[in-house]
Amino acid sequence: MIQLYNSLTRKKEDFTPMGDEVKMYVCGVTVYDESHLGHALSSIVFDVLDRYLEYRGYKVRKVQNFTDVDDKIINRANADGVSWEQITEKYIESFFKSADGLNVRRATVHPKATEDMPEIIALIEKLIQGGDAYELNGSVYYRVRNKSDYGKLSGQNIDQMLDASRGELESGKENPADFALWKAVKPDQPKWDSPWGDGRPGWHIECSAMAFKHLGEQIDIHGGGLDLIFPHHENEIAQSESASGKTPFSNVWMHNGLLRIANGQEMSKSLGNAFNVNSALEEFSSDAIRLWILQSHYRTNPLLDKKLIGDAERSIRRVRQAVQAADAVEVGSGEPLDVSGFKRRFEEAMDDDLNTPQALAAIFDLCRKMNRARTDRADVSAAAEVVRELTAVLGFTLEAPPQSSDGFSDAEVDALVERRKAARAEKRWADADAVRDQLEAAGISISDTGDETIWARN
RNA sequence: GGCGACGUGGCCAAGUGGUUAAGGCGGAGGUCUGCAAAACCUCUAUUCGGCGGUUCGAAUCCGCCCGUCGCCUCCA
Repeated sequence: MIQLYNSLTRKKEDFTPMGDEVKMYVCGVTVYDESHLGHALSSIVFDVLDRYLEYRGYKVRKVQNFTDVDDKIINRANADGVSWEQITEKYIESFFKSADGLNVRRATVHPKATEDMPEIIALIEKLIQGGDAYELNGSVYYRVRNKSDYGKLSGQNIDQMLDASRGELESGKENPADFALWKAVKPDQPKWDSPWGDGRPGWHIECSAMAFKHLGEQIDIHGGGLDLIFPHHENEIAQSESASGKTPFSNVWMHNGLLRIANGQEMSKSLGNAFNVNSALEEFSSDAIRLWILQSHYRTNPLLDKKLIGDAERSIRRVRQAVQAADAVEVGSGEPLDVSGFKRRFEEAMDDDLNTPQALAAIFDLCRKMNRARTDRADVSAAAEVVRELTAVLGFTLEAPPQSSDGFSDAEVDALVERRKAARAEKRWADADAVRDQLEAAGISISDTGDETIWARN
């Protein structure tokens, strides 16, 4: 039985989907800049959830949205002197490039707020008709006082929030905590036609509308970063439950922790290149980035430190090489390695609210056992298959990082390895070592195992 | 002020009432090797921020203190 921690109840709960298909909604990004490693963290966590649910036999319908109308987009467009559509198009493309680079599978649907405008407007109308929202000067606000359990997700109550509010409160609203569902048009801003005049949606409503449209009025899992609990998810719950009359909007609320920045590694003003996913992927493999993230539990706050990603690079290489070595060796004559215990450990760990650090420990232990058994000429082919299967659930490719530009082709490496073999046979050690140094410099390592020589890109 | 998270070996990080405190990285020694690399073996926290308390028994529960951090109207 899979157990997941539910932010709403603050407990781990048995996971039982409502229907045949798990309905999962994950808050996507507002597309005004490159994806950073914090986005990567969230994407990877919910990618692993998606993959594990599938591994456990569930069908998953996953929706991850793009918020493509927002103040920050408009500001960015103005700053860059281009249209807001150019900004959103550019960064949606960049988002997919990052996601693909991280081996994050596509969601079933990636809706955009601007493409679901009729649903957004219809949802707002429904809220007005039900008395849960009201129009004011061409804008529409949600009536927070109507929802007696408002604040149940974040543990806040309205009065406390207002006392401490640091922002400027818009005047004219019935209650300062009422939030905008629709914003009346301002000059030079994107606008859509609506019953309340030209304008654009508020921040939260698009997620409710897209969840309703693509999944239904009640869903199984809603995910996102911890920073979205308030106000975004709190308001999503309020407007969704008011509109549908059904509670809860989502059975489980899952929130990933946020990155911590290592001391002394302040990532400059824009948090710099190390923070940018596409730049990080030039320096590290996707497997290393995933391992760095998955070695911490998803609800903690992983430390962003390039040294740690580098450590993960060496670490995942061990797994990759264990599998490669198992493939390279002829099937041993010995007993097949028993792997059932490792698979069970992996599943028990993952069932426990996605305890990926424990799941990884099982994989590392299996790799060690496999290397040992291989030396003893046992049959490790099934074990290697299990490693492949389990690492795939965590989204690892086990592929070597792309070769550097000054690298050799496979055929060239093979030729050099042959030349070295010949030199070794004649005990011309200096010649043999020169070849090895040459390959080593190009990031290719050589291993002599028995009478075989195996090479691999690091 | 309110809501909340966290402090485990050199670094990262599981574990949350009871065998010898997972795993990774790093380090030391060894096996293998022409020498290496990789792999494997051994070692690397009598101890879990501090002080009290509950208990037969606590890293795990309670209290206080110290320290770090997030959110509190538009950040994953």
